[in-house]
Amino acid sequence: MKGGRTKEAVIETALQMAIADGLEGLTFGTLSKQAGLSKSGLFAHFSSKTDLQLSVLDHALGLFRTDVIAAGTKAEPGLERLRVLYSKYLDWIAGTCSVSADPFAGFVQEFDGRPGELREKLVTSQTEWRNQLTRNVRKSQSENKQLRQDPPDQIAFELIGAAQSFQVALNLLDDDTAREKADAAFDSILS
Amino acid sequence: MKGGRTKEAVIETALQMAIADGLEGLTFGTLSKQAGLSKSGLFAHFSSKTDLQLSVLDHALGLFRTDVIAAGTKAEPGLERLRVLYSKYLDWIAGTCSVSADPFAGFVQEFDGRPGELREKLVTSQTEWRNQLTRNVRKSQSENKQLRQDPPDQIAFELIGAAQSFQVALNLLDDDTAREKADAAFDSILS
DNA sequence: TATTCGTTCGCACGACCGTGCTATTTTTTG
DNA sequence: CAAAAAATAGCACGGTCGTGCGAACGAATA
Repeated sequence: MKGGRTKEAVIETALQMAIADGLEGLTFGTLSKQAGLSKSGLFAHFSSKTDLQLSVLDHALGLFRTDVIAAGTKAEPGLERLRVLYSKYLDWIAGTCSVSADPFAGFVQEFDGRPGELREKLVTSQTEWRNQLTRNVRKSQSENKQLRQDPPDQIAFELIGAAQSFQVALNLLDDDTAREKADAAFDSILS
Repeated sequence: MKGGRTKEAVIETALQMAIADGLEGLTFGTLSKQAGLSKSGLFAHFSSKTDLQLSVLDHALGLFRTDVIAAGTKAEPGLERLRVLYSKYLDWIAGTCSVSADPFAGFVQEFDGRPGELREKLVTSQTEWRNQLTRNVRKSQSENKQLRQDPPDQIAFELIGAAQSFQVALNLLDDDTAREKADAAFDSILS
């Protein structure tokens, strides 16, 4: 097969596995079976397990950017964009975008105490995401004085928390009102 | 050695390891070295890896009950108890109680898509914890009509979210204002 | 067509995995 | 003190882990 197409497909499969078993749970053995090529064949594309994990994380970050961030960028900065970002974020977590479930919460739990390139990538991307939300909170506040005027990063902190609570309510607790709660939390946090 | 004292010590060590590497990351080999006894010696106490994981989870749940829930029970039901519960919960997450960090967020991420006894224990305990918060929110609301009068489970949903956001801000992002944000979130969510 | 070059495979390696089985040691009990 | 029971250790098993190496393949190039 040619070009990077095989590699792309393998990474996609690996991401699926990492969502279920974590990045550490990834295995060349099971991945090779799942992807339909030999274990050693994988090493032509990934020089080590860490390299594979990094590739999977990068791929997931790319999907997040197109599914969530790019979708938000099409809306006007400020409250409108914030609404889209949050709503798409919930869709992403619920697994109705390019991915069957949000991988990041699990990755963070796995690597938040494990120094290395992977952790740093997580720090960078999470920080960027928080900043993205914070900026649009700030703009919303300045355009609409009815909104809660607490520090924007405080509000972003609470929004991200609501989304995480949504994820647990949905995946662990099978709470079928989770989405309503997450939506209600948005309004409550902002006003 | 006698009684369950060795076992207790092993579980304590295993919990420490599970906080770092997850429940799946637990290993009889490394645990035996860490605990100072042989690999086969461990099998006198734990009949399988699953059994070990269950024991670790039970132990952690016990610590949570004494560190957080029991501390709250000493305060008056209602807003006062809610304050203590939330504050102790943050302490627990920050690792200033009986444990060096909160293990549950990681456990939930590991097992929320993995049916079995472990997952069910997680569901039960998380549900119980949510109910505990919800009850005290309700009582607070009925005693103080100044408080936000949205459904109590909605407010509990947001409180737990704030705590999870606190955990990430603290462990991944090294945000040294995380505690202030989590404290501020409490007031903001309730009023 | 001959050559090169990137893919993929088969195979092997040492290490560690979870788990049994059988001593041997320690503790409790009679 | 003897007998029974519990705790721990030694050893071996089949399997999988991550990783290297050299051979065969494919397609593009000369």
